[in-house]
Amino acid sequence: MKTRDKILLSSLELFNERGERNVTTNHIAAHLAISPGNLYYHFRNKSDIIYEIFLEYEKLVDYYLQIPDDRQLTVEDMTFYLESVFDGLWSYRFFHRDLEFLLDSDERLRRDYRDFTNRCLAAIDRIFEGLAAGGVIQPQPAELRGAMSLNVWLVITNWMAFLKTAHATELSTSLTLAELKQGIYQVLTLELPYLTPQYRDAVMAIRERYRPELPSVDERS
Amino acid sequence: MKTRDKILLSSLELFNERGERNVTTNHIAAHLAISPGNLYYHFRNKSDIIYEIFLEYEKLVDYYLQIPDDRQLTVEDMTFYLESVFDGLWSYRFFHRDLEFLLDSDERLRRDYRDFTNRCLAAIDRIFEGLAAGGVIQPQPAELRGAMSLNVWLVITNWMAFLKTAHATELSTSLTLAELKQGIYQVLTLELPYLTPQYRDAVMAIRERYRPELPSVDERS
DNA sequence: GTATTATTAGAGTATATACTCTAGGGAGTC
DNA sequence: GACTCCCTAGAGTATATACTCTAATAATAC
Repeated sequence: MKTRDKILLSSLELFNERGERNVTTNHIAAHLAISPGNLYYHFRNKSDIIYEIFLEYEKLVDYYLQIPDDRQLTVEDMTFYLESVFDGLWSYRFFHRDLEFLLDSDERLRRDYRDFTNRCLAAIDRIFEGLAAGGVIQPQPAELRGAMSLNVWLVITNWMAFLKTAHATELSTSLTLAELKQGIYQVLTLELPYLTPQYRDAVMAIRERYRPELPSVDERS
Repeated sequence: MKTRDKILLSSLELFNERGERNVTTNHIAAHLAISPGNLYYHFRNKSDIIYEIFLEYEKLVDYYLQIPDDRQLTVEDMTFYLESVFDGLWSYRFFHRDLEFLLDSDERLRRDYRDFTNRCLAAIDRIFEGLAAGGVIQPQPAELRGAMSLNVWLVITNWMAFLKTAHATELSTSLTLAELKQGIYQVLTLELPYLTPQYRDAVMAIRERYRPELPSVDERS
């Protein structure tokens, strides 16, 4: 593998593990057993590395969120979208952690991320439309659908932070993909009241598969 | 005002403005026109400053989220809770930004914040119960109520990040409290399907007051 | 007044971090 | 062999950052 690609891969790995803030360019070089000079031969600075990783992330999610316009959407489509998005979130999980700082220090990234968010929101909206056309959820006015899509986005992008900050036990048990995917339970909770009678049970059953093993609210405090 | 309190106040102000990551102890001292030595006479380290600010935040939100157990809850109560929580979020808005790093570097804070989250979740849950008792929303099984409460929490705590990252225009227009409170629109969107017929219009009217002036999803991309 | 304690200034330090610079190795081409 | 181009090593640097240390001053108690 080319050194350049190894740098991107190692960076992503270290960022995900320790958080971008805790990973320096020297760490990355050391982890690869290459010199800092070598790293800086391939990338002008740390921001460039992060930006390239973002481009990969963006590409992946855009790919996942492709929406067929020649047919309605099914419950299976919905499950696939959810699984895919959470897979993407997992693979690039460092990204949403220090998001605000990253965007503050790189204008390209700020612009691109804003557009990315809006594309995601539009995709979620179209998915709801497709599911309504497919008879899975009841059709809703565009206004409400837009607000619902935004709530879905907010829940998805905040679920990881919630797990890491609230669910964290005394042990520094590291997060697993399975735990992350319990966020699907929360997203499906949003949809529950809008399901059509004929698909309600099916979706409830899927939702049940992702039920978190968190203590209930009563036991929590 | 005591120097100690001035340090806390200035720190909060600078953290909110620039983000904790961009504010050093030297900045804080310079901003107050005191020496670093003076600052470190009052606080052992930066983490201690942040921890004390968190304690204030915690106290404020706990105060806001007190729930009367001798009566049902009204729509006015609900509005008050939402306004208050967003006020608190605004006053300590730096906190949720670098949350994960802050918790990583301070175990006290990690524990306390986890408990704080769980208290908030329990409070939201009880508010839903109270609103159901007051006939504002339809009663729901505890399981669903818990999941809904969690979604409310996720939407509230992520709304600010969304505004800063997605809504941000080219201009570095700084966020306003009014914009932040548009998050109430999103929270009320979550409640919509559960409202009782007799309160539906009232809550919809309140929701309308917070409608964001964002472009709709269609215009966005 | 004097002793004690609380507060402050400000220079200074150890460490980290992002990044630079120069020299050179290796592979291919002529 | 010599030239070129891509890549790499590794020492080094400027700056920032959290924090320390000492001495001095203000406040308070007796």
